[in-house]
Amino acid sequence: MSVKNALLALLEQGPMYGYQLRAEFERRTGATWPLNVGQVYTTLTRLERDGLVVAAGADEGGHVHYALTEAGHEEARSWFTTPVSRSQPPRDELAIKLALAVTVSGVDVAAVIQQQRVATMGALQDYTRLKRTAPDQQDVGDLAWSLVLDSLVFAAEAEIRWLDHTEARVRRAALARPAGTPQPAPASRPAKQVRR
Amino acid sequence: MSVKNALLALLEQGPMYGYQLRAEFERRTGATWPLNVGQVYTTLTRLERDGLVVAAGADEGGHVHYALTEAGHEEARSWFTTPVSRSQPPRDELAIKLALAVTVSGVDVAAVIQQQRVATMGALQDYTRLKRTAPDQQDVGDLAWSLVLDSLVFAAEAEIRWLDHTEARVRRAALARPAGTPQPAPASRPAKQVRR
DNA sequence: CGACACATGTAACACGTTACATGATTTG
DNA sequence: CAAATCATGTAACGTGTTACATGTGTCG
Repeated sequence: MSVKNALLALLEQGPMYGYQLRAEFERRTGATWPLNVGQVYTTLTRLERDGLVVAAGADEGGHVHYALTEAGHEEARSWFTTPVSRSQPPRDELAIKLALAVTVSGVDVAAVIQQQRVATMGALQDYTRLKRTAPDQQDVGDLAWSLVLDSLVFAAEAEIRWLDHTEARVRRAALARPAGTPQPAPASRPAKQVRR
Repeated sequence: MSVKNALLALLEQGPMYGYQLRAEFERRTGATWPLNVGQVYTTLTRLERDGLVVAAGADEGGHVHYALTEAGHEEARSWFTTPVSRSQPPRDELAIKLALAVTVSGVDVAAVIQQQRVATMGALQDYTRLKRTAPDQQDVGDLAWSLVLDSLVFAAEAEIRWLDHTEARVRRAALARPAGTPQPAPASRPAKQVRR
């Protein structure tokens, strides 16, 4: 979905061809989310099938340019004017992992947290190093890339805060319910239906 | 991928059947990430194909229980002991949207930011309301669900901070490069290859 | 010339979602 | 009894990844 919308957004600037679309996407978002060229072509095919873009035959250089249709413009515009829904967020692997770690016996939750903290802080350092590298916004592409970097930094910081917070909560819960306290049964079944 | 690993993790608790796996997953993560039952069955089939689980025929109640194989245990263990890689984070739709919004002319960046802020703050309110609802951890399932909620809260707060930060940066950039300043060309092409 | 970047595709596969079919069991 | 829930599946589709095939242009 992200890729589809991103291509439409880029085409708002004017017709472009596949390879160029990837280059422009990566110029604006950096190496953060590499975009496979193959996917650009398949996505363009699907967008054409859905009537959101049209292929204008070969240009000067033999490149197959794609342009937005009226429906495509509409779609791009509506993507920008509709907020990303936070009521059905994408599955967060780390949150799932820790939620299961605290409920499955025999998992060293503290170790899981600690190791993730190390990994995330490492990533954070990489980000700040990258920030120093690309000095300042000569063009809009650099501004975009820099904003993406910031978003990664904010997310990583929040993740670390959550890890700290979780560690404290788990420690507290462990005190209140020490090891050996009867758990709800290793393979609890839905309460309603009693069988036989 | 998340689902696959989650099922393996749950099966560490002991053999379970499909419907039960979904129930246990949702008990621990809440309504945040609803898990389609169908996917549980298809995923179990794939896990069996890959030798990570085995189906133990019908039990007392006629339910098809699945159990971890040795390889399955190994896989689950390694999931918990390997940090989530932050070097290739999942694509963040909001970050992509804003990165493109600032580079595509004719998009009201301030409006995009403002509308997202409203949506995210709304979600944040829902989360805090939910927190009040489920009082405190009688069992481990509630603890897990509560941790997941916290993670959503931390992420939403970080998102809002990032939006504020981005708004400020964009405003600053707009001052430095007022409207009308020549942009790098509507459809810039990769620099290297000059044609004809 | 040979390596590499540019450029366009295709095939196979993994994962996820939606929707449907089917039947047993429980509960008002 | 009727409706809801429990329970197991399957089919079709959308999206994304990897890998390969194929050819052109550029540069050392």
